[in-house]
Amino acid sequence: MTTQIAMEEKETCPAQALLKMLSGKWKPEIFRLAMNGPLRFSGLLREIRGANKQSLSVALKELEETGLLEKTTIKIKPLHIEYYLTNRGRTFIPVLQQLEHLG
Amino acid sequence: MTTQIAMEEKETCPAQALLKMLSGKWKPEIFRLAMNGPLRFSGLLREIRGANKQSLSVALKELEETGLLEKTTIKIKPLHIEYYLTNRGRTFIPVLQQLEHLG
DNA sequence: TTGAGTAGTCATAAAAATCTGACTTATTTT
DNA sequence: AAAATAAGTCAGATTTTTATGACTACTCAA
Repeated sequence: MTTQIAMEEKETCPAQALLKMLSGKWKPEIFRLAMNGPLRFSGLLREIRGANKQSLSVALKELEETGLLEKTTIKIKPLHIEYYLTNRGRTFIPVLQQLEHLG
Repeated sequence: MTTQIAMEEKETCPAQALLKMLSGKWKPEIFRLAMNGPLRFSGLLREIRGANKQSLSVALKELEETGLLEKTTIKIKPLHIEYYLTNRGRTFIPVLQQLEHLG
């Protein structure tokens, strides 16, 4: 029996991993909306024209995994699930603002 | 005869297009190296471990098209082609620095 | 109990990004 | 003349990302 160890490509560019956290077709838009307040799945689906469930779901999951978003269940009926920026996530706001500035 | 017009998805997130200019497997690394001085193709191929010609070529072309890099022919023998950051490109440096800071 | 809303997952398909290896063109060195 | 270096291009293959439509599970209102 042999054990395969996936050789991770080690990052040489420090900004790369951070950029990746925000890159993708829907992540910047999701992030921007999250800056204005908590998000719900159905709301995103309505507000982001052209996005589909699967891709939003994947994007939200990745934003959670990288610690930029968290979700919580709101226990009013009907139950809602809200995604909101973490403190870590908020540290990225200036980067986005600076980018917009360069636009 | 009909004319097909590709319906461009209009950006709703202002930072998205800017982020895209820097995203991809090799662009952040290329950009970072360009910050330290002009680049040559063969040099990149040597310095960026794991990168292949084709991908670097595509990345360089996109960085040119978005106006972050320019290239010039150095007329010493043997002839060299150098890629360097444009003024526009330099305006992205603070963004990268800020990202590194968040690392 | 039927239908609507919310929040997804799943298998599969299509599109986009990246990789591989062979080839090109021009100059330079041996 | 042959081999080496520089800067790529090209066709085709593989991988990753994104999209589609059907389906699940739970709650609520009529």
